[in-house]
Amino acid sequence: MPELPEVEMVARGLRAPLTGRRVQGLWSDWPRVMHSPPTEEFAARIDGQVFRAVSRRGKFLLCALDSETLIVHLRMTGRLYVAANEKQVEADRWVHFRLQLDEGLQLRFSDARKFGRVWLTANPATVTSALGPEPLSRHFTSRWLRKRLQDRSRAIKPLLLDQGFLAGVGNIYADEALNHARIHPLRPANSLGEAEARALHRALRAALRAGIEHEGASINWYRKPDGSRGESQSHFRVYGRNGEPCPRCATPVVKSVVAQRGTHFCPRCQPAP
DNA sequence: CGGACAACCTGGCGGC
DNA sequence: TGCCGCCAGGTTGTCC
Repeated sequence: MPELPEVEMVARGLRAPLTGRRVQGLWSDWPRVMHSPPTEEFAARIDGQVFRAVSRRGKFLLCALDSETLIVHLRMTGRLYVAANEKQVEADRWVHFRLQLDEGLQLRFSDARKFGRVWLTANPATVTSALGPEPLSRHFTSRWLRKRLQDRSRAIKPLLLDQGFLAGVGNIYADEALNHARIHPLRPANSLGEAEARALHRALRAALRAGIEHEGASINWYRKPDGSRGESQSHFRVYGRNGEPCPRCATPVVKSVVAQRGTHFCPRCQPAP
């Protein structure tokens, strides 16, 4: 669950249960999950600190402690959540990093593929400084995008996936935004006209905002007491809809490979360059 | 600069 | 049921 909207929902969900909790110990059975510092130092430095705030930058989760920040990147399969001691321990065999908290709680990092990483640093900027702007902030303007596209010959989709260009966009939302803006994923960035750049700017923000809203919706469903899943169909326009009709023109959505990533688009609305 | 590809890891799924 | 190959929402390093 790891693009900007999903990470944002994790940050929001952790804020209440985590804020004010004190760390009382660290456990891990996969030392590589700690990018830095190494296990022993990590454990010594984090012990006794209290969580003060939870935020997000790109796809990074930032958990501010008294004097340092715990940073988490979920990568492909990471999940970060607070749970009561012991409970669900057997149910989640993919927890490779855990912080013991006060009040009988634990912060667990579960990650089947072991791609995710955690950092502990007094200066979070050392981890996040290379990131581009936040797509939902006011710094990300249509004008900024247009200007930055001008000096890039790269295909637009891999450019959108470049976290140094723009923070937080991943494979799903890149496809969604490009379809909405009617731009083929292989179009050179500097070939986009002014109107297209404006459409892309709007589409990116709309897709990410919609993603956040639907995450909220799915969380509400998840809490339904009867356990029913509601209609769990995706809200995506093209992602995962290979062969299904484009929402705008009904032409079947095509799935191809662009920049080594599965890529969905409408061959009619998004004509090849 | 940019594209291609291998690595890092494991689980789920479709096909036979 | 069992095995096999392929796919996966991410990132980084190397090579051309």
